Amino acid sequence: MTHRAPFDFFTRSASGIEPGSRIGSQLESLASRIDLSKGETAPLDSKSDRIVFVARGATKLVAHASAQRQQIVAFHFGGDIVSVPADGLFAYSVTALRHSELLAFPARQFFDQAAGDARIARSLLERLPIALQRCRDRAVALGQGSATERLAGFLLAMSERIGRADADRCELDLPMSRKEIGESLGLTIETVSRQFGVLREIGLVETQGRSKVTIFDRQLLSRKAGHLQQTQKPSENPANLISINVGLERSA
Amino acid sequence: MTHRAPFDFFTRSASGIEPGSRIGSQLESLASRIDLSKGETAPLDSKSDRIVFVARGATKLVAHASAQRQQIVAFHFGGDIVSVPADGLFAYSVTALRHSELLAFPARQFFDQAAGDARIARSLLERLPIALQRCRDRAVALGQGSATERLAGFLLAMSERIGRADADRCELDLPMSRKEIGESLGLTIETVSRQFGVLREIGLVETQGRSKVTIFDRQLLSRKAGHLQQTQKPSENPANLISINVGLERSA
DNA sequence: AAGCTTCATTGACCTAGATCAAAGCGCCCC
DNA sequence: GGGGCGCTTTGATCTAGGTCAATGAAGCTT
Repeated sequence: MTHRAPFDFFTRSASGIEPGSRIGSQLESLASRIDLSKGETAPLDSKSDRIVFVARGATKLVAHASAQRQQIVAFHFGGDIVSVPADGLFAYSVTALRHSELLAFPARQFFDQAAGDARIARSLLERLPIALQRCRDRAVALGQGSATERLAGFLLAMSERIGRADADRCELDLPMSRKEIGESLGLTIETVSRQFGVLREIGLVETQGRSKVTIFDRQLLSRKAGHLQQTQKPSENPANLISINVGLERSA
Repeated sequence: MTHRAPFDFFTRSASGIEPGSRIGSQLESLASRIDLSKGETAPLDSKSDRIVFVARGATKLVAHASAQRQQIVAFHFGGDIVSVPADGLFAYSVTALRHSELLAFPARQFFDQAAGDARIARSLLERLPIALQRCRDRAVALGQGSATERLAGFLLAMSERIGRADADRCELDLPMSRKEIGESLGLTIETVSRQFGVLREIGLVETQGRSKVTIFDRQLLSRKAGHLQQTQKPSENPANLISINVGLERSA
């Protein structure tokens, strides 16, 4: 694919673009195109919720608590849908990590329209819970993961989204700086760097230049990230244990 | 209200139950009722995503990384909708903090149905982004908030959901233990306790017994939580947004 | 209402990661 | 392809919060 028509991405699926299926004209009239070059922030009205489609590029969703304190809440790439809330406890903004094309909608109207179109509604109902789960997984990592676990988890997540798997190794070209990695993991830039060092010394990853990362063992990295290891016997699964033993566990 | 018909809560608003407005029979046939007493975990199939309605009671959504490591991802109360993912990076489970009634659906089928019903779709499209934002706000707190900030933020959030505002003070009856508060904030039980002590000494809150908390100055608490200070209070009760006024309610 | 179990508080210490400071290096530009 | 700037790495302390340990309330149960 060389060039993409403005609204096609909405119906993009993992397997490719659905030809001929575009956003309805009702929705199209709500959209505003935004073209951002690296480092630019989308000029969104912070007084109302927005739904933003990242047509191409890479962006970060940043929560600002104050001028000094900000946290990257999520990274988004071409094809992603971002729900950008109006100012609440924190102020949110979308900034491009590299040149990006966005399509922004006022959330209210967008949902009003979407609710009436089963196809679009279904697509959103598919995507929103995924975003929610990603956010939860991040919250778990931030809540109780060590620095190493956080970085390992970050690299895994990135490898799944923008990695090029090549036999047993996976190559990554990170569009974000160490500072941005730190801001997304709740770590300082120094700690991020040190943890890269740790993973490098174990022989788990290799870095070349500022943005290139090669992952050698996803499985081990997943263990280092403190993630559930799925290969185990199903009876080991904590959730299974719980549901079976309901009513018994408190006596233990 | 003494007794509630099984499916009414879907259209429940803060002001009461909407009579005659029930889930469609298609959806109704997908539902499974779950009645949990305090401490019990919902027996959900961890192999597929679920959508769970908390009809009444209070629950915690727990992410399990391993038997020893778990984090509470969210608390839910009567009227809430919970998206419970299948096992991924972590295993998720829903446990009752007190006696609770739930209605669980297989997510896929539920969304298939919901997408075709504009009213339900609209309701979900209203709620999911709210859940997402709550999760993000939590992620920010976990990522870069101090212990005091986290507890302050927690108390604020709880006061908005289950607090009884009474003049300038707000009374809370927390259904969760210090341990659970800690697990949700990524802190130890001791630190939670110490931070309660800090807030108490400042004169910001008062505690009586294990669960009763009185908040004296929400504004100051919000500042202590590291939240953006706004001139006006933006949030209405999300439960109000559900039923009749879909598409209109937020103009207030 | 006494006693017991569980939960919460308080105190003393100890690590992981922040902070402060100084090189080192990649990358871009001319 | 050399120079310079800004990112990154590395090193030396400092500290918030975790850990370990003991005491004190709450609220069950009988």
